[in-house]
Amino acid sequence: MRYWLMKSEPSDCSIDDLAALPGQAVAWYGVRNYQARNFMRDQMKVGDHVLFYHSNCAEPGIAGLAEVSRLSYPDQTQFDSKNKYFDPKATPETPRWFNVDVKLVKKTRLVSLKELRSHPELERMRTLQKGNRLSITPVDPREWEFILSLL
DNA sequence: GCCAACGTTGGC
DNA sequence: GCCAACGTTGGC
Repeated sequence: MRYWLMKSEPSDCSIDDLAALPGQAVAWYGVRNYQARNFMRDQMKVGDHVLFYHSNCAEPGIAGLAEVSRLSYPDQTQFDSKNKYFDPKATPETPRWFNVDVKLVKKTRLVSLKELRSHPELERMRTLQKGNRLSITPVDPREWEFILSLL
C-alpha cells in the first residue's frame, strides 16, 4: 500500500465536487506529464491512499483524503478531438495517457500550504520542494502519518 | 544529442 | 497578472 498526493484545481474538481459525484469517485483524466502518468500507470494500486490537494487557487492545501478506486486504464480524453486534452499522436491501439479513478474517503479541514511548510517534519515532502510542479507525488508513510495527526 | 524557444504549472 | 521553475518541441 502506497501513499500519494494528487493536485486538483478546485475550479475544475474540488473536494466538494468529488463528494457530489456518483460513487464519490472521479477519473483522474488530463494528466499530460510522463512522470505523473507513470505513477498512475505503473505504481498505483486500488486502495492506495491519497491526499487530495487543492492547487492554483486562493487557499492551496490538503482538502481531504481519498483512495485509488480503479487501476489505471487509457485516459479517454486523449482520443476525443473535441476535448482539450486530445492528443493526436495517441490511438486506442497505442494509448499514450492513462488514469486511475479516485474516490473520496473524507473531506477534512483545509491544511494550508503555509501550514504544511511550517512543520519541520514535512520539509522533505516532495510537493513542498522548490520548483516542484508534479501534480502527482509519492508521500512517505511517516509524512502521511504526521499529516493525519494534524487533522 | 544539444539547446533555444516556447508552453505550462502554480504560488503569490 | 506576474514570473520562477520546469517540461517539451524541433531545428541543427
